[in-house]
Amino acid sequence: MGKKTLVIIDGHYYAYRYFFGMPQLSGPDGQPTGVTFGFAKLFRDLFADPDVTHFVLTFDHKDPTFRHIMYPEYKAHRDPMPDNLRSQIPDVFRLAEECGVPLLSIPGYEADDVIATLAQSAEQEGIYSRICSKDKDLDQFLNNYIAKWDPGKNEYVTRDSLLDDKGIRPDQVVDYLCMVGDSADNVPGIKGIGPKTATKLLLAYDSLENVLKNTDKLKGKQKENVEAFIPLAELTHKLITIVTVPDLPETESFVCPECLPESARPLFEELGFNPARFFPRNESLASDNADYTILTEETLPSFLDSLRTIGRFAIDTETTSLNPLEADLVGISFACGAGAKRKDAAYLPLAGLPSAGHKALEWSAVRDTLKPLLEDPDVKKVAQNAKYDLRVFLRNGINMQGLDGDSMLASWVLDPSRTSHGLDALTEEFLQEKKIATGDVVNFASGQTMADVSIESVAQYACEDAQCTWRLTELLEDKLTQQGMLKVYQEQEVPLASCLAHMEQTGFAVNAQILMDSKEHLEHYLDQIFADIRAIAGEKFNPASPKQVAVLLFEKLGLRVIRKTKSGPSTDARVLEALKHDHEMPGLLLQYRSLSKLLSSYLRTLPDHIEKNTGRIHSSFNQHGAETGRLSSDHPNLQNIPKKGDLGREIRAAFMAPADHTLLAADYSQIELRMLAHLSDDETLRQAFDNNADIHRFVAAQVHGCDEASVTPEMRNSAKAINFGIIYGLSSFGLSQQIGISRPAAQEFIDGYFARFSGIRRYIDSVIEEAKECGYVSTIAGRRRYVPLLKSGNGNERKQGERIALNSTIQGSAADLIKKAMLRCSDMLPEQSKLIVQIHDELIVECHNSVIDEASAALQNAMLHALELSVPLLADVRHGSDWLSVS
DNA sequence: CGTGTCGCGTAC
DNA sequence: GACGTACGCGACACGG
Repeated sequence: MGKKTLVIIDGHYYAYRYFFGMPQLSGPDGQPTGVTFGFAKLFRDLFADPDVTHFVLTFDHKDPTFRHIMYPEYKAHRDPMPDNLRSQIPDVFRLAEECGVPLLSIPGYEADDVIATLAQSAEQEGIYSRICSKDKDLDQFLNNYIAKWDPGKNEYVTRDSLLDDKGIRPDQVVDYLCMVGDSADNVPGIKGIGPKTATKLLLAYDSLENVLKNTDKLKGKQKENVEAFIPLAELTHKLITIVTVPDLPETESFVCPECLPESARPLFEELGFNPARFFPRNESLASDNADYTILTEETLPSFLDSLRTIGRFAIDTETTSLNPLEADLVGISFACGAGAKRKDAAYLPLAGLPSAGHKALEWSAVRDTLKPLLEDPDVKKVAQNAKYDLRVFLRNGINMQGLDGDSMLASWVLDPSRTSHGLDALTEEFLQEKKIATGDVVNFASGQTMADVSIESVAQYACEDAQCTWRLTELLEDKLTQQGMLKVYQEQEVPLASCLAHMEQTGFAVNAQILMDSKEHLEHYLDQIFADIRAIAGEKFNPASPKQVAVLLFEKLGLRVIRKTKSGPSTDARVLEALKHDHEMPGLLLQYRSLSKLLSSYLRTLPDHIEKNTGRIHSSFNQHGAETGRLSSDHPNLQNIPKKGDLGREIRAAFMAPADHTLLAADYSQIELRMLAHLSDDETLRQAFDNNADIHRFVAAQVHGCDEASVTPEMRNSAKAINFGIIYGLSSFGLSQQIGISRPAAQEFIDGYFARFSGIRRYIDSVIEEAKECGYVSTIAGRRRYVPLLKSGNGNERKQGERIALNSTIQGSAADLIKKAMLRCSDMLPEQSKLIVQIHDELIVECHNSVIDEASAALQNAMLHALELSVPLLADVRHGSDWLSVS
């Protein structure tokens, strides 16, 4: 017989944990369900855990216990349970009932007492207990049979770990807590004694009793405090000591079910929980009738032939790292098959622990066999987040061609607002199955990688990934077809993944020395400003704390409050700018802020991102990062490197072309306004671009009814603000803030604008109307963004929905345009020139000096004719040895 | 002591 | 509340 393990849940603790830890879910009737959902997942996971044989849930009983009677202050300071939590407790009880989880809530006792009694009687029967609670009182029972356990993190507190972490034995826990007190229960403890001192005293005297007997050996304040505690000792001890609860059911009555009973399904539906996540139709692939094979040297060639014949398959790489620059191949899995039925998966082991006669194949030999197939553009491949696998293959000498699908991108195109486009989430949502958790295969916490695991287990996991990828891709591509988005997916987004893989793999050469020198310089500068600030504000003032800045400016220095945030007066740059002439401090703070921004966000962090081997920064460009369809960039974000200030600009000097190479930079002029002119077909705006006008000056002249020559810089500036405002879905309030005029004046300005550009007014209205009708807006390439806010009952939220609707069509269409340009670059750029960065309306290319002219022309051509719009596009190409010089 | 939120600031 | 889209820093509050 295997060993038996009883899991005991402290329901009260988990209720609070889920209440604070879960998103505020609500069920079909609008009732809160987050806590109930948390318990449902906990039950499901514990049922599925083969180690858990027995299972019981405990709750504090609502009646007072002897502790409350003995000590009225007991837990008296606690806030009452929040209503949104209280209302869920009956649901949790029903859930336990329906799922067959025994629930114990005993009048006159706390859950702790019940838990301890259960664990101790289990021990009598030779059954192990795992207590799911954070209560420190329970530490007194830890022994070989009894441990505390966090099932989410799979972390234990055991007798040994208690001794290691706190330096006390379980039999000292009560004494320890008596001394330290328990703020959670409002039990005071000894004044002036915290965890450190308590441990020390217990180490010296072994028990509290001994400490109290030997107060003459203590001195000073501590002696007084300990002696003052003596009369309270007995009561405190009783409060903390856990008592045995009589007449509890036998442990054997807590047998853990193996899965959620079908009879519970109606309750899950009532609560609005997706039954698919709880009642999987198929057990995981862990079943005996595994439907994959592990390839060998002998079987590999014919298997690859069959892939070639089939012509399209899913591929997934298992590696030693999530960072593709460090990722060594552990294995490759393949899957394909008709429809969404799983079959025909195979795993090619390249590393890992040999098992059951399987051994890893030698990469160098495999590569030559694999390369022709992977590099054949006529053999189609699909993957989940293909960009990653493409990079892994690039690192291993294979430039994969024929990428034809990506389940992550399919999901993103279908609905960019999904919280996750990860394989696990998609599998649960669309295939109603639960995948093997990566954590069940590899213990990352202990530094393991896929290479440290048996070939068999990785094979099973990897094949499941490939199969899920294949089935999801088929299924999601069907949906794309039905919704008319297959084309943008196949012709724009999927090919872009390859383009981005190459960009990331290439990276951007960075001169670390420039960054370090600049950092040194600015750190000294910052020190001086810091000293000046401290001289005025005092010793402990931290200028990096907006809260402290507010106190200083508005309370101590008595300056005017200009604007408020949710939590207090605003201290942002615009406020400080307004206060600059009233006091010296705002100016100093502005300098401090701008310097510390440069240091903390760029100068101190960028060097850490330089890859040792390449001397280059390999940022990620994320295709699913933005709901409008823009790319996002991270690790590090290269799309927000400073450009405006002189000091910030200098950072760009560190980004350079290597020897014999040059940077080309080209940005679209007024891309979003041009896109707006095209989409709206506004006659006036289109003509402005046709005539290559200075668009801000032109708009100023139109709105003021004057000629362009008489437009003042102020007029041009306001026009610029309104041009941006239009794209962002402007309000009179926003515009008035932006250009510092009254709200009515701003409104008048806006009215004047729309009088002149009536086509734009009509266009905006039509976008919003259409969005309200079909629930989403579409970009020029046919991508969608759903705008549920348009249906909100709240007027402000609806307004926000309208702004999102408008902005997303314009911003998203501009994103489509530059994506097309990037794809053209892949085709048109000459040898020895590569795209390395995209910043929304700008592309940067690194090229060999011998092809500057050719590459510049190709880049410009790629951009100007990415899409044929009804207005001309404009993009100028600059070249130079570093990013600063082309900015 | 880690985690999530906020204020802030950089880019387009 | 406050005109769109991102990423990421330091401070802080909060609940282990």
